[in-house]
Amino acid sequence: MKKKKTTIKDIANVLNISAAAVSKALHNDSRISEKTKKAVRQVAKNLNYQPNHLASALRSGKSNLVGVIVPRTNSNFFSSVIQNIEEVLNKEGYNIIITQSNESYKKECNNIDTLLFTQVDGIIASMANETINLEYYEKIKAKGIPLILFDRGENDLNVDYIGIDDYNSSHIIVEHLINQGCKRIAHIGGFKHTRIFNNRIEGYIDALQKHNLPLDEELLIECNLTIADGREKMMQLLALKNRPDAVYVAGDYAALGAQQVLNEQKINMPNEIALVGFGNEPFTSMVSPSISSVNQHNEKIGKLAAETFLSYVKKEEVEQSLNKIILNAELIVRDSSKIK
Amino acid sequence: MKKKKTTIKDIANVLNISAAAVSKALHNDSRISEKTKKAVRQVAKNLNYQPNHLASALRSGKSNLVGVIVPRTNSNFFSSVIQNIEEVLNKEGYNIIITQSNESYKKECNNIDTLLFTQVDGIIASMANETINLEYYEKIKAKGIPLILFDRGENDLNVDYIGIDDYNSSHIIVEHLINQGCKRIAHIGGFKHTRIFNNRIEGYIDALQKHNLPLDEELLIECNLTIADGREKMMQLLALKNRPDAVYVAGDYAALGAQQVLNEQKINMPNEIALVGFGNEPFTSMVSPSISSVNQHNEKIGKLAAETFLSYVKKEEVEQSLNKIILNAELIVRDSSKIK
DNA sequence: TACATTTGCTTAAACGTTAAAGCAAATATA
DNA sequence: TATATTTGCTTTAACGTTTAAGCAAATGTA
Repeated sequence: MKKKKTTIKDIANVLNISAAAVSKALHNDSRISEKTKKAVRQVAKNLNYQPNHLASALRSGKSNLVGVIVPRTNSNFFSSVIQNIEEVLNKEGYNIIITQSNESYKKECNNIDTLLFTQVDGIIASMANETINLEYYEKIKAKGIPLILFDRGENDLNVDYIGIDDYNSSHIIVEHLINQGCKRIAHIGGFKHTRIFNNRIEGYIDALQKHNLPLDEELLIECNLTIADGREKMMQLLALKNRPDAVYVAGDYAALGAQQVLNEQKINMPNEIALVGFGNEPFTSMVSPSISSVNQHNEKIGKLAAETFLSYVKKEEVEQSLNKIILNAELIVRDSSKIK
Repeated sequence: MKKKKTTIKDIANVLNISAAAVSKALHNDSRISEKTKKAVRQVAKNLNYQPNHLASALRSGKSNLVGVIVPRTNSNFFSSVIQNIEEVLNKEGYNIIITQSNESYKKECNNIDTLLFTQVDGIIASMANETINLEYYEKIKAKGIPLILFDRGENDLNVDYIGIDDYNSSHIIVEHLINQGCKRIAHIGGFKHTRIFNNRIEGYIDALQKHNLPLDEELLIECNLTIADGREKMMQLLALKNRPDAVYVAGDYAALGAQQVLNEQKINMPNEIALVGFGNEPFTSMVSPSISSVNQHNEKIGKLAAETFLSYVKKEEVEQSLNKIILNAELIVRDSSKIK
C-alpha cells in the first residue's frame, strides 16, 4: 500500500540523464534542449511526479509560505482580505497559512511561534484587540522576516502598514449625520488602546468640535463591538434622559445589535434615531432598515498587503521601516441614516 | 542586516561535540549525558536556536502540517470546527493550513494541489456545494495521505466521515413543528446533489408522510441558502395562494433572510408562520424573534476529525475505509417556533 | 583478571532538490 | 583552418536535520 513517491532521480533514471538535468528541464532552463524538456515533462506526467516542496525549500532557503494572522476569520472583512492576499500570492507561487488569534494575545503569540517554526517567508497580520506587548512581533523583525500589518497595526513596530483613514472616516460619518439634521450624535466605539478605534474616537470628537456640537461624555462609549455589546450599549443610550438622535457605531456587528434593540423598541430609523455602522459587512445591506456603513476596501487592503510582501522578496536586503498606506474609506449611505 | 540562522552545527561547534550529539540532546536521547543535554539546551537558548522545520521534515518525511479545506471560513460552524481541529492537533505538534474553496469546485482543486505540494501529512475537508467529480480527492487517497471529511462528505470516496444525522434532524424539526400545531410545513433546502442537503430533504419528506401530512411540491424549494436566497424563497412562499404555516430552512443564513422578509411584512412569528433554521449560528439567538435552530456540535466534529487523523499517523499502514461517525443533532427551540 | 555490557559520543549517509563549476561536442566567427 | 562561443549536459556539493552503525572508554560481572 505504501507508495514511494517519484523523485527527479526516478525521472533521470528513466531517461538516462542526470537529476540536475531533470531539475533544470522542469524549471525551463535555457541550457536544456527542447527535446529533453519535452521528454522530462512526459515522464514526469507518466510517473505522476510531484515536486518535493520541502526539499526545494530547504535548498533554496525559501518555504514559499506566507503566514497570515487575523483576529478571526468569520467576519467578512477579514475573510475577504485573506482571499485577496491569497489570490495575489498564489499567482507568484506562494501559499498562505491562515491562523486566528480569536482576539487573544496569548493565542497570537502561539500563532507567531507556529509560523516561525514553519519557516514562512513572511507574515501578514492584523493584531488582536488585547495586544499591547509587541515583543513577539519584534521576534519576527529580528529574524529578518518581512512583516506587514493591516487594519490593526502599531506605529511602534516600524513596519509596513495598510489601512484606512479612521480619523477621517469618523469626520465623514459625523458630517453626514449633521447634514441629516442630527444634533446629538452618540458613538459606540472600540477600546481606545487599539489604534484604529482610538483614531475613530478622536475623529468623532474633533468632528463634533469642528461643527460646534458639544461633546457629551454620556454619548461616548467604549466596548468590544460584538452584537451583544451593541445591544447593551444601545439600551444604555436609550435609558438616558436625553437620548441621542444618531448613533455612530464603530463596527457593523455592534451596529446590528443596536439596530435590533431599536427595532424591538419600535424606534424609527432614521427619523427618531439615525444609525451608522462601520465595515460594510454584507448583512448591512440586507437587514431592514439597511444600515449605512463604511467601506474599508477589503479587496484593496488584501492586495496591497500581498504586494507589499512581494516587494520585499524581490529585494535582497530586508530593511523595513514604517511605510504606511492609508486608503480613503467611503461612506455608503443606506436607509438607517437617510432622512428624506 | 541579514542574520544567519543558528543551526545545530553552531551549537556543536561551541561545545566541541558533533551535530548528531546536539540533535540527540535536543530530542532527549537516553544515550546523551545529562550534563551535555543541559549544556546544549543552554547554548541553544543563548544562540536563539530555532529548529529548521524544513530540514527535519525532509529527513523524516513528515511535514507536521495538516491541510484543512472548507467552503468558507466566515461561518460560525466552519470557523469553530477549524478552531477545534487546531486545538487538538497543536497539542500533538501539528500545525494546520486553512484553505477555502468559496464553494467553487475549481478553487477546491487548486487547494488540494496546494496542500499536496506543501507535503501535508493529512487533509481534513468539507466539500464545496459544487463538487461532484471526486477525481482530485482520489488523488489524495492515491498518495496514501489520510483524508477525513466532515459535514459535506461523500460515501463514494470510502474515507472517514464525521457529521450529524441530517435525515433524523429533519424528522425532529418537522415533528416539533407538528407539535406546535403546524399543518403546512415548507422546506427551503439546499441542493439535492449535496448529500447532507439531500438527506435533510428526504427526512423532511418522510417525516411529513409519517405524520400523514401531504407533500406539496410548492413548499419544497432548493437553493444555495444565502441570506439573499432566504429572502427570495420566503417571498416566493408568501406569494402562494395557500401560504405555509411553518418554514424549515436548511441553513441559518437563509433562515435569517426569511426572517427579515417576515419581519418586514409584519407577519407574526411563530403564530402566523413558525420558522426553524439549521446550524445554530450565534446570531440565531440574537435576532428578534430568536430563531430555532439545530446544534451541529461544531466542537465535537472538529475534535473528532482531528483525532481521526491522529489515529492514522499512529498506525503504520494507511488503509482507509468508509468509517462514519454520525452525531445526534439537537434542536434548540427558540421564539420563532415556540407557540405559547 | 578477563570478558560483557553500557554509556556517550562520532562518523557517515541520507532525505530531494538546486546551483555552481566544469567539460565535451556542436556551432559560429575570423 | 584555427579559435571563440554556445549548447547541453554531468559532477559535485550543499541546505539542516536525523538515524544507523560504529567505537572507545567506563562500568559491571564472574
